[in-house]
Amino acid sequence: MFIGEFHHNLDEKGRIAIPSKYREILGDAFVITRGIEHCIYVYPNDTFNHIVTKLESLPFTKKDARAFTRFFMSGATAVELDKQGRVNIPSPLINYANLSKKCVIVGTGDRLEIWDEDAFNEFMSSCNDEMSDIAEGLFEEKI
Amino acid sequence: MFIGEFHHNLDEKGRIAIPSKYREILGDAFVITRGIEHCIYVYPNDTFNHIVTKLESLPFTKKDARAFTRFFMSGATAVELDKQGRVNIPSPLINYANLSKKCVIVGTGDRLEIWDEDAFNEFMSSCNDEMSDIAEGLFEEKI
DNA sequence: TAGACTGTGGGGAAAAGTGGGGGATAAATA
DNA sequence: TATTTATCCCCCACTTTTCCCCACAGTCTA
Repeated sequence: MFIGEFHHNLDEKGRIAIPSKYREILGDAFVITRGIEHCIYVYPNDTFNHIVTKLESLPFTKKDARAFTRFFMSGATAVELDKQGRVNIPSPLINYANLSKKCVIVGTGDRLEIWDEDAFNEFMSSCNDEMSDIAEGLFEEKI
Repeated sequence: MFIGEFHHNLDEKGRIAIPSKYREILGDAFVITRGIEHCIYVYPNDTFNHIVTKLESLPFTKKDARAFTRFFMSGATAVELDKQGRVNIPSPLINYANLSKKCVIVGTGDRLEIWDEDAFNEFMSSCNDEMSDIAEGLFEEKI
């Protein structure tokens, strides 16, 4: 399971170090793709394949299904760690997520997310106040 | 069950001693994460896993679910006690909870909470007056 | 009063993250 | 076809952080 928050730098060559704690789970090869809030998702191969299977079961006659599949699949890239534990982020994804030098890598259960630091802080502070309400709404019964 | 209030120091390396009374319940390994009122939650592994199970049942296509999962999981870290009974607090959590040297560790039933001392005092005094009203709203019948 | 336990501080080794050089491969141009 | 240009990896070296251990002081107990 992916948990935690790490602040790493994207270097001039478009590389970023994957926190060592995550490498054991991810293995050497995995998938990165566009995420929903203008961040980048990082999935282990198994998990990615599982999601793809789900997507393929959606009827391609549905407009939304086509759009989401396109969004999700077109951004995807199979990547490998170099010997320093870094990955290359393809430039379309760097642009999509607006990554500058300072990035945040967070674990959210089944995947990692890579955010530009400013964007992440903004997102977090924007939903900080609502978090209490959200929590109340999510669980009807006692946890 | 966690009860009580302890005042401990966060040292320069970001470590804080867990009160010895709590160590028996927590064991050697447990989880700390972002709490809702800008404090830090400390959960035994079992309790944390239970919450995660609940979260995982929520679809990642739901916006609130993504936000809360991100909030909760990204703040989480699996920690272990060192031989002196201390844990390392990751710097993102120190920032989030605004911890300076003086901290308060309180037991709140199923979890511990770690607060900056000033923030804790302020929170307590601010809602002391309302406590009577708050209590009334909680239960309709007799406890 | 001696011993055990708890909380606090700090030193040092090991690991993790960062930046940059250089060679191989592939694409582009003359 | 030959030369140039760009891109991608791999490796090395430096810095920073993390982790583990030891030592000390205060408190409680026997």
